[in-house]
Amino acid sequence: MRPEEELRFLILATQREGSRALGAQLATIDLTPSQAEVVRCLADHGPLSLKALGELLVCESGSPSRLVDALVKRAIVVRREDAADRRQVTLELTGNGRTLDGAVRQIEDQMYEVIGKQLGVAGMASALALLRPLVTGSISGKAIERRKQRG
Amino acid sequence: MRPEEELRFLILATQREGSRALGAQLATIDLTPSQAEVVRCLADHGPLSLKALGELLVCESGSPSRLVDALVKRAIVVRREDAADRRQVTLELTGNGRTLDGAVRQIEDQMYEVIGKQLGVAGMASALALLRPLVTGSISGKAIERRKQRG
DNA sequence: TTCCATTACATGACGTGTCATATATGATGT
DNA sequence: ACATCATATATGACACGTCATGTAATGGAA
Repeated sequence: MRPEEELRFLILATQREGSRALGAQLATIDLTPSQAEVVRCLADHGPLSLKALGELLVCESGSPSRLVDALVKRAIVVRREDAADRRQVTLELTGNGRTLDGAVRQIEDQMYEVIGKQLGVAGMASALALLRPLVTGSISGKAIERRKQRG
Repeated sequence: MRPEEELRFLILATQREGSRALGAQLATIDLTPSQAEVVRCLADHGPLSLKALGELLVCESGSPSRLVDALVKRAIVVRREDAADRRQVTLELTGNGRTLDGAVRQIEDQMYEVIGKQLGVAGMASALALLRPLVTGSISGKAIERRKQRG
């Protein structure tokens, strides 16, 4: 197996294993990893249009209509029409949503502890430096850059 | 944003971007990345039971019944009952499937060239060394190890 | 032999992801 | 004002992934 192939599958494997682990933790508050990402984005980046939210999400390349739908139905997010531009929609967390955000942060911080210890400070820095160039310029890469601004 | 969080999203982003890029190439031969992984596994690891195939796949943690279904319907894979143990099923590529495998290899090799050049030999080695420990012991990690044996 | 646990596979249910398309609204040029 | 184009969102369609459950076949103990 050539190294590039192993790397490809290692990336797939880490993503899947991480997602399953996070999903198991988030199940305790009845959220999926994608839903949790929406909650975190809305908590950190205030009221957002659907398009603006989409540009912050790594989990979805298009517009997260249906992802948000589920959260609106469960009163975690409110969706209201923008008065100035009626094409747009303004999304914001409810009180319920803000409470959930706290729980999400706690769960994620626990995972980050584990990852940080596994890689160590130097390993973490190397990993970031190696992966960053692979996604710069792409939709997901830009989402990460935007997310770094605040949050 | 703490480094662990950035790493988490970088892994998600590289996986998604890579999958989209590969998917676009594979669409020319009407295969998805997951289907291509099945084809490659069957080509390299001979006739396999569904369970054995599942243990080689990174793309799926359970048993790939439905994934294989689609390939059987399209005459890319043959599925026949095992005579000795009738619970088991034996999967093998058809002639059609072996032809497709060649096309998949060509497409993947092109992607590997690009990745290899982006990271360089040293970068590739570092990346492998950093990611491997994150998945050792997990289902996906074991699948990669098994896959390295042959193929 | 008969019961029972185990194994291999299939399937239902649900939530993504992705692409293509539809619809409504706003912006622009004439 | 009007035709036209662009933008924001919604939705249909399809293939995953994942978990839970169902079913048939096997293996082993009493």
